[in-house]
Amino acid sequence: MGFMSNESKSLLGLLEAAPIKARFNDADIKAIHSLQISLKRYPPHTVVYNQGDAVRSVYITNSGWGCVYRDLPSGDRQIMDFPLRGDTVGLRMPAVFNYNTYASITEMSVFEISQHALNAIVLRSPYLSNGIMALMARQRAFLIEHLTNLGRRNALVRTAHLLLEMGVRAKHSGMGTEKGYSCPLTQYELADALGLTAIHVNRMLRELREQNLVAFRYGEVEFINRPGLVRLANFDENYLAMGMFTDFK
Amino acid sequence: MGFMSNESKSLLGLLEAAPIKARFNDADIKAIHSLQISLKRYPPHTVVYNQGDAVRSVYITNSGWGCVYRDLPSGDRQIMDFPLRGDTVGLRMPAVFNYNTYASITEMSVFEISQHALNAIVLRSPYLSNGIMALMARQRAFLIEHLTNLGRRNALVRTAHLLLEMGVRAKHSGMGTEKGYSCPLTQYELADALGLTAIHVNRMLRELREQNLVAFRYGEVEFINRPGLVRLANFDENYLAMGMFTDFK
DNA sequence: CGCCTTGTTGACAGGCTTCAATACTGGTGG
DNA sequence: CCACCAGTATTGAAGCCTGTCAACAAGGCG
Repeated sequence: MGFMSNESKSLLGLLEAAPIKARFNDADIKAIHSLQISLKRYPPHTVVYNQGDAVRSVYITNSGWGCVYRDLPSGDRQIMDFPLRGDTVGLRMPAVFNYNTYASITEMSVFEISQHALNAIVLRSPYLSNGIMALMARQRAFLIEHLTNLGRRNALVRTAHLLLEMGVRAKHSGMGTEKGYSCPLTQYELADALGLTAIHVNRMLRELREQNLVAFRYGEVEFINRPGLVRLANFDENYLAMGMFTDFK
Repeated sequence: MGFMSNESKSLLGLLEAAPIKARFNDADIKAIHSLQISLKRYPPHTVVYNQGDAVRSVYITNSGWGCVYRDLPSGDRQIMDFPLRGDTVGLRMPAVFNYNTYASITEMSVFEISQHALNAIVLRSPYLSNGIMALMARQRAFLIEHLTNLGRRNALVRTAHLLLEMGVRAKHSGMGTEKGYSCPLTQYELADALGLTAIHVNRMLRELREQNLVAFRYGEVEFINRPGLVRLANFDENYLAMGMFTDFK
């Protein structure tokens, strides 16, 4: 309850609040207000942009859960990430089609920044453009961690690691605590992110529950023995740190 | 032979040559010349920056093969990518330690662009800064493809896909043809990139050879039946396309 | 209430790893 | 020039981890 209400009405509000917590001067604020930015809302399980579209915008998630994935001809898909509040999606790549899809999982609202507006940011506010680059670098850190997860950790550890990661990110976004968080993901969605089958994810969740480490049931992740889980997954949450806007000065 | 000689003496030269092929006006060229950039050379198997270092530079590979990887406490490692000529490495993330290592595999030369110089680029040449962002977006496309590879393709297809990808990238960089390319990677390095053991990589290479698809021996990748290999791996090389500098205008 | 999605469990098969042993290759020094 | 050595490549056998197939339960929404 109330988690979805964690939402800002303007991009400025989003950037100034958790998890980004930027501090702007008047010039920055003026620059932001001059930008052509729209707040868009999506119902659950709706596509924002599709594999093959020529995307010319960057999105900053405002509220809700989404996912970025790649569909394969075989019918399988690989989920790259579950962006939450403050996460950027959709780096542009001119004259090249996008090779991933961005869709909502829950109700979701995002700020869409057009290519044109992004160029304007670069010109008008180096501080702002640095900040956006930092946000993008953070998304890259997620990708690297997910790659490591798939390549070099077994199913149990991999599952534990993702539950921990999303827990920290949810907490950063004001949607959870050390004890746990609401997680709308199905076991199929977890499987598509973890490179496993939903059946095996189910087994791993049971195992984690039976070892009294973490329980994921009824849309709630409950950390029972978080230190033990961190140890099992060799989880180091520093990679999730937000490269603060203010650190650029 | 001669492959390593595919090398530029200045960043301008690198950006104007294959695979980037940027076209600059006088102002851009002036901007580049004003930047504090150094060309660095590394012997084989030398670390450029290490996991845990506070990296404040961006690197653009000039010649040779390198690799970006993450070491795990278990002793395993996951290789994220093998950057070649024209590939960028090391997105900055202020006040956050780096969670990957960048090392050479062969002799390697790279242009190091300091944080300070990068900020200067953003201010002085929107065209240049757009171009660098495009290069970074391209690296992200590689990560996404590698994630898909690990998550949703079996060992044989995965191996085939990587051989094809590096082939196209080598060709873009002027180091190979449709027929094949020189590849200095050991089976251990391939394994660390593919999330497999070197032993299994060996078996998969044999399988690909016995199916008369591709032969990787003695440091040379030889495409025997490239269309067949492309079909097996469901390889679509468009994700490797260079978002041309010139497409930004 | 009934349907459809999601979750759960068991048995079995198969892919990949592990362990172990041997051959090859390129560089080094006698 | 050849012997040696360390790193790399190759192969076999056995076992575990994860996928596949199948069936049923539970939960949510009309």
